[in-house]
Amino acid sequence: MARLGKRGRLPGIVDVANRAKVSPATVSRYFNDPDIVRYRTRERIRKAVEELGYVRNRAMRSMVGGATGCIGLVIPTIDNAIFSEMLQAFSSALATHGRTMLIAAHGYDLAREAVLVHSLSEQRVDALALIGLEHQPETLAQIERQGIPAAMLWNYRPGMDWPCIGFDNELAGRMAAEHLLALGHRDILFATGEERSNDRAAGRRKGALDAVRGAGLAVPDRRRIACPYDIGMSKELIARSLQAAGRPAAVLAGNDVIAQGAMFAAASLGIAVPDDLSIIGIGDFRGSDAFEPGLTTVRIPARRIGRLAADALVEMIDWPEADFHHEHCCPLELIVRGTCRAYNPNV
Amino acid sequence: MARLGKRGRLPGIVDVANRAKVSPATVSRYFNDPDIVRYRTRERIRKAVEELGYVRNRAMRSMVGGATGCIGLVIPTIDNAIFSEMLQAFSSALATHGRTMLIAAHGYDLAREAVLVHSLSEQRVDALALIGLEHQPETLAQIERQGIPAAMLWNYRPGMDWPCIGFDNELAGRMAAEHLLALGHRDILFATGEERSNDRAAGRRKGALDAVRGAGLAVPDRRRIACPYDIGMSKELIARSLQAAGRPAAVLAGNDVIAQGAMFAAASLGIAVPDDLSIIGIGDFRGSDAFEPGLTTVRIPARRIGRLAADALVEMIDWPEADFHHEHCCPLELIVRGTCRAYNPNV
DNA sequence: AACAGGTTTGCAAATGTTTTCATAACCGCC
DNA sequence: GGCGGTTATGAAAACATTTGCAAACCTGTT
Repeated sequence: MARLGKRGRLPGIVDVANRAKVSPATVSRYFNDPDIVRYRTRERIRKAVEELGYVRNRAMRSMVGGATGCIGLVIPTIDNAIFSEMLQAFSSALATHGRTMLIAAHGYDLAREAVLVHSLSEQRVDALALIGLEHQPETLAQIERQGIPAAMLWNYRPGMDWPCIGFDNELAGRMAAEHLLALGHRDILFATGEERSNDRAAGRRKGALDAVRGAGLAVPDRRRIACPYDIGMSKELIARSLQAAGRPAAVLAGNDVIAQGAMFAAASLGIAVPDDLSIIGIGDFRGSDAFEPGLTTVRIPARRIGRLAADALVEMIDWPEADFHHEHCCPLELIVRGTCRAYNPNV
Repeated sequence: MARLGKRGRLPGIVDVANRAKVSPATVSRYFNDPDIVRYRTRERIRKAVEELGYVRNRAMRSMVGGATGCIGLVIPTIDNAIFSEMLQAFSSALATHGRTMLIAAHGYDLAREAVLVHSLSEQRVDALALIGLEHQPETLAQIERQGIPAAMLWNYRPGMDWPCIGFDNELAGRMAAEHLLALGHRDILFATGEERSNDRAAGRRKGALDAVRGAGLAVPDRRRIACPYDIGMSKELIARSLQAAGRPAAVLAGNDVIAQGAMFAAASLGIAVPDDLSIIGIGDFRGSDAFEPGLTTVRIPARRIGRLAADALVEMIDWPEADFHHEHCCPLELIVRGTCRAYNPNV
C-alpha cells in the first residue's frame, strides 16, 4: 500500500491553472499574494488545488530570485542540553514566520563548519545563523560572496562586523567567580569547557580568572581543568581533582552540564554540597533547578536569543535594503539556589 | 563590511561555462559525475569555479526531477534529551551521504505535524522521517500523494504498511516492570508519559501494566500518574505521590527524564534511593549513568535508530524501484545500575 | 451609451540546471 | 592515412515558477 507514488509526475502549477481555467500566473499570485486575485477566481483555484492535491514547489522560487523559505542553522552539537532550548525557540519563531529550519552540526570543528556553510549555500538558504564569533576566514568569505544574511549567536562583542545576538561570555564567567568570591571562597577549581573551536568557553574562563586575579588571588595549574560538555566525563575529571590532597572549597563550572558532573562527582565521594563544597554553573539549562540542591548558576537567556535571532534574520530577508544593525547583548542573571554557601574554614 | 553581497546576481553555471570555455552541460557533468569529463577540462572548470566563487544550486535540481539533497525530520520536540542522541546520529549519518537535514518540531500535536509535513513537501525534501506510528490520515495521504520515501521511527509494530525503525515500546515497559517484580516489588508507582499524540508512551504504560497484572497484581488509580517530559514537573508530581500516606516502594518511570525527576523528588524528601525507594527508567539517555546512584534503566539504542533510519531513507531515495522492506526492531537491554534493590518489607 | 479609473487577468520572457541525442574528438591499429 | 570504436563535448529541450507589461474587465458617472 505504502510508497505507491513513485513520483509519477506531480501536478504542477499549470495543471492547476488548466483545471481552474486561469493562467499559471494567476495561480502563482493566488499563493504569493492572494489579495490581488478576485474572490471568485480564488475559489476556483482553491478547488482545483484541493482536487489535484497540488503542493507548490518552494525550491523553484529561488530560480527567479525568490526565497526558498529555508533558514540554515550551523551549530556545534545537537545531542546536548546546551543549545536545545535556543534551538527550540529559534525553530518555533521561524515557524511563525512560515519558515523552516535547515540544521547542521559540526562537532566543535571550525573546518567542518566551513563545509557545512558551503553545503547550506548550495541549498540556497535565505539566511544563516552561526554559533560564536570565531570562524574560518573561508566561512565568512563564502557568506559574503553569496550575500546571505547571517547572524552570529551565543556570544557578543561590541563593534562586530556582523549582526550578533548573544551575551557577554566573559561577564558570565566573571559573575560566577564574583559570587564565589563574595561568599569568601579562595580555593576554587575552574572546570571550564574545552576551548578548541569554542570562543564561548574561552571567554568564560578568561572572565572568571580575571575576576579572581583581580581579587589578588593566584590560580595554580592544578585548579584549572578543561572538561568536555558531557556529564559523565566531567564527573570523572572533577572527581579526580576532588580526590587529590587539599581539595578545593568550590567549583566554578563552565556550564551547567559540567556543574552537574561536579555535583555527581561530589555525591560519589560523599562530599556534601553545599556544606563541604560549593558549585556554581553557567547556563541554567532546563532541569538545573530540579537538582537537589538546586544548582546555583548564571542564567543564559537561551530562548530569548533563539527568538531574537529568528526575528532578526527574517527581518534581514524581508527588507534586504534596510541596514539594520542587529546587535543584542542579552542580560545575564545570577540565579542563587542551593549549591553555594559561604566559605567555612572548618571543613 | 559585512552584508555587501546583496545578492547582486550570483554566478551561474553558464558563467562558469563561459569562463572555462565549455558548455554548461559539461559543467553540470563536472559536478554530478566528474569521472566522465576529461582531466584537462576538469581542471579548467575547477579553476573557473574557484575564480568566480560559484556554488551550485541544488534547489534547482529538483526541477528536472533530481533530488534536493534534503531530508526532512519531523519530531515532537527538540529541547529535550529524549531525541537528541538519535537526532545527532541521524544528522551525521546523513552528512556522510552528502545530505542535509531539514527539521521541524510539532510539540506533541499531530495536527501540527500534518502542516509540517505539508511544509516540508513544499521544500521538496527527498525523504521524510516521522516519530511514532500514529499519525493523522491527512499526513499519510500527503506523503503518499507526493510519493516521498518515508519512515517511521522510534516505535515498532510488525506488519506495518510503512517502513519502521524503532523498538517495541510495550516490551520496554514490560522489561522495566519485570525487573521490579523480580526484585520482589509489589507496590509500584507508574509514572509514565502523557499519551496525547504519543503512541510510545501509551505502549510503554500498557506493557508495564500488563506485566504487573499478569503477575496477579492490581494497580490502583493513585499508583498511575502521567508526567510531562520535564525533570522539574516530574519531580513535583512524583514528590506529591511520595508524600501521600503509604508511599510506593518503587517507581517505574516512562523515560529517563521522568526517572531523574523521581530521583530528585526522593532526594528532596530525604528518601534514600535505592534503600527506601527503587527507581527504574526507560531510555538510558546520555548522562543517566552519571547519576548517583547510577540510574537503572532500559536502554534504547537511540544512535543506532538514527543511523539505520538515515541509511534506509538514503537507500530508498537512491533506488526508488527496489522495494525494500525496511523494518528494524532494535533490541532493548536492561541496564542495571544502582537505583533498584530487592524489596525490603522493613521500610 | 460612452467613458474614466481602478482592478483583475493573461502573455511571454526569464530563471539555472539536467538530460537526451547527436556530433566531434580521440585512440590504437592496420 | 584510414577506420572502427570509444569517449568527451555541445545544442537544445525541458523543468516549474515568477513577473513586467499590456489587455481585458468591472463599476459607477456623466
